[in-house]
Amino acid sequence: MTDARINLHADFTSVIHIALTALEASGTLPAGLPRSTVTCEPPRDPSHGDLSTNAAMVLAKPAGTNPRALAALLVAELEKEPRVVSAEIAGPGFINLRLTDDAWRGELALIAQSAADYGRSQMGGGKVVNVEYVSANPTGPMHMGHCRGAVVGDALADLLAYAGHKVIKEYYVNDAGAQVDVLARSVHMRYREALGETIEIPEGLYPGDYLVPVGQALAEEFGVTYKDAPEADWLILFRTRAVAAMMDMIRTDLATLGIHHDLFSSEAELQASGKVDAAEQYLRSHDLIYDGLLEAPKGKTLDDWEPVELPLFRSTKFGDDQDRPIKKSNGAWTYFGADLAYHFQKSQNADALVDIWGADHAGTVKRIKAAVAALTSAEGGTPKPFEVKLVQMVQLLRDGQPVKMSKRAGTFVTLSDVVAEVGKDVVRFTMLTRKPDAQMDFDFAKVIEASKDNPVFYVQYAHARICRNLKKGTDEGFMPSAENLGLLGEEELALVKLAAQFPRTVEAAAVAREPHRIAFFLHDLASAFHSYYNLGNDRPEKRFIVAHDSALTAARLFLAAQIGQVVRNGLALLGVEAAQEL
RNA sequence: GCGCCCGUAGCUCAGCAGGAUAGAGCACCAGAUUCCUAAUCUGGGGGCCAUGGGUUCGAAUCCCGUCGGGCGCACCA
Repeated sequence: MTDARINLHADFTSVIHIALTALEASGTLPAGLPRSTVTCEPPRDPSHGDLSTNAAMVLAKPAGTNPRALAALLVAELEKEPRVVSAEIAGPGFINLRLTDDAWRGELALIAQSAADYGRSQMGGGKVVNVEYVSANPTGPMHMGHCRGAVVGDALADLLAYAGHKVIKEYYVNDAGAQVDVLARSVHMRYREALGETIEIPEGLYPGDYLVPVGQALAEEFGVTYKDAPEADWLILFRTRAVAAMMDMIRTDLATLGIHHDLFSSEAELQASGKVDAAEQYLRSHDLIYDGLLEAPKGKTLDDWEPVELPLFRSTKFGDDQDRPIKKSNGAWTYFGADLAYHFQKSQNADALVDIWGADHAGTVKRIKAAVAALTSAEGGTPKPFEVKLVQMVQLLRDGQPVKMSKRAGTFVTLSDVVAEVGKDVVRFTMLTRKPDAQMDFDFAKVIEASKDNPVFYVQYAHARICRNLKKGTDEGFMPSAENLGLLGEEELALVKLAAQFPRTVEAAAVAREPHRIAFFLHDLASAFHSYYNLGNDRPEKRFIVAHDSALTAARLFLAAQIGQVVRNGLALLGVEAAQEL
């Protein structure tokens, strides 16, 4: 097993910890120095060395000495590590480590041995994380407003799984609110239309053509039965059929992006099962729900506002601005009331919860966090870990002009149109090459025109180049081999050093819940590869295939294969194809 | 009025839970192909990291104020 070494950087962090412990044990340093602030990471400037630690600087004060004196002590310890060639003190007290070339060659062999698992981490310890994302209302096809959260959520879920969690990908189907009644009425119009009536979709209903086939199917199945029937006769039936049709459409749309959820949870079923009542009773028994007067909304003046008594959840106890109603005055559950129970249900089947929401729902974060905290710690203990990750708005532009989207007006840009136009890989990579908590522009004209310049092709091209070279090598009788990795020099090992940061990048990205870091890492790795590759233009001895030197060629092809492996692993994490050729 | 997010090159964005002279792509200028589809590479110009304070050995990064942009502030979903 090589798992103890699977992350070189973590491994050397422990080497530093051991050195500190040795100095404490010998009485050279006072015992009990903190370790948490000690880092071990590659320096920005590679000329400083392979790894750098701030240990001397952050521990000088607690150790009662100065950074450079402490660094000198640590250097003496660190030089005992066989993989360390040199340990030097630099600047205000950095310790820069250089590792032996063999250590890096070993890392290269480790990539080959681990293959698709290189970078996989045990960090998550098998803890179950529920990631809920998309959860778009089932009232129409996916549009570009949903796209970013969908991609980010999916990539995050995969990232967490790769980092050692058990992940549940979940979609919450909001099939219980007023919007699905509107949907049902809209479908009823289409149903009448399918029966030959000339219709005009009234203001307030969904006018989209996508409901036409739903109406036709109902017309075929039920004929004129519900044509002139009162709404009460058909509403539930039509709603059920319409939601099912919308969810089929949404699943199809998501599939074009390579997104597949493990679990679709229905709000209507949740309510019907009595779980919402149970959650209410539970919170009431802990005095976290009471009947009280709802405050008027702040910052707005509503003409028809009247105070009304409703069952309120004490979210102010957990930092919210006001207590929130769980039921409406007509007795129906509010969205929040059902959502509260829904999160309770999720928390019972997972060790941690992550929700991916659009920034337009930011205002409800506090209350739902309050609800989870209340439900999972009402009887003591620590609340279940729960994060809401907000994905900022995507400003859609066409030739620099904002595109306004409205589902009710039927003016929206569908996800499937965009995917059909620029491709899944471009859409995914574009959404993942920026951090989620900043707004972004998505200009169709630019993305479509510039799709050739999209960074995703840059990364894929590196992979394709590697594949073609390996194939060419094979055709000419050269096989990649780890036999003579000693022939790889500084320029080749520089590539290995960069690739070796992949496991560390995976862990950091998982902890920060930032899949975009993988995308940037891949771009850097591809860039280093392309640079190296072009060395061969002027210096034929730097090519992967050096016809007269089969041992060197075998080692170089081995290097190429492993760089390709890391690129493949990274792209797989992002759900982007690693094409063999472009 | 209140809450959350953002402000880094002309443009689009990174900056790894504070670290060593601030990075990439696009655009602009000048160059480079007998392993490989140049979908690539090399070099150049271009920044008071919005702004004012604070914290400390050290701040683009953390804290507070100000300015600017976005989102939200229903028994909606």
